[in-house]
Amino acid sequence: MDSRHLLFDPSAYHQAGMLRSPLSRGSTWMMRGEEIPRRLPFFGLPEELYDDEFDDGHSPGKKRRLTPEQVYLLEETFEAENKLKPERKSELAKKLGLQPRQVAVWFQNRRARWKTKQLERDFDLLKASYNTLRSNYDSILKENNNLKSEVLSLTEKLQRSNGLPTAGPKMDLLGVDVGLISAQQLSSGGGGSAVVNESNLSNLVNSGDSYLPNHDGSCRGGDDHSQSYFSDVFLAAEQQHQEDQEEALGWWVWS
DNA sequence: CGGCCAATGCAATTTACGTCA
DNA sequence: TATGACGTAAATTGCATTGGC
Repeated sequence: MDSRHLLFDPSAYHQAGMLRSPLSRGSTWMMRGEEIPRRLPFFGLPEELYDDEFDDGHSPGKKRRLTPEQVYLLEETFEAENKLKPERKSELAKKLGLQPRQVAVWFQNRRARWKTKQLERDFDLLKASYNTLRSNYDSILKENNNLKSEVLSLTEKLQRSNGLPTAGPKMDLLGVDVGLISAQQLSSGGGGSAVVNESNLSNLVNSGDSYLPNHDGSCRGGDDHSQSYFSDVFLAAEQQHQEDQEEALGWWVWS
């Protein structure tokens, strides 16, 4: 175990005659030769361990929720700075009548809560963006199909009027084999006809507090771990998109 | 430059409180 | 009123990272 994690300084335990049992692998403390559970209730400490500077107005013995006033000030501070410098932490703790460690824990948990909420918001935005893209894509697909039918119909008409057989490779009006139109030409959105609007997603990703990866692969909202949070989602969406395109192109080429 | 140590952060988990049926 | 289930805040644990020595 790591003593820094404890709300109470181990030296205080030591001074109070409490030593960590070397045999218990951290599961108990020794107090004046008597073994006691290590997991003490937060305030359930012997009176001599009670920090004189710490007085939240409650008697020791219970883990108390922070008062609305304490939470308000903590929230206000979190709004301004979501990580505290040691001096600021001490200052705030004093102001609130809390242990600096309690303030640190509160900020830790608050960051975790913020991250969870942020991930939920990001997910919703991503989902909405995906739905829009999907809808646009479906429209384009439909339009492509209509245009293709039109081209074939006109080509056949032209061939008939020229007395040419309609069987064989399917050529468009310019004599280009329709089946040879490359997947690349279609997927590149060439000809400037692409309707897909990527600005929403770009704005989302580049707008700041988000766990979505930026174009350079970084994330502004979180630490190094967070860049992978949505990579799977992007990957899955990309794969699905490719599959859809292959399916559509296959239909185009083979029909 | 690499090893050690302390400080700090985060994810995962546990504990305990408050609420509600 | 008691109580059990449940959600969540507070706290702990273990590991990773960073910076100073």
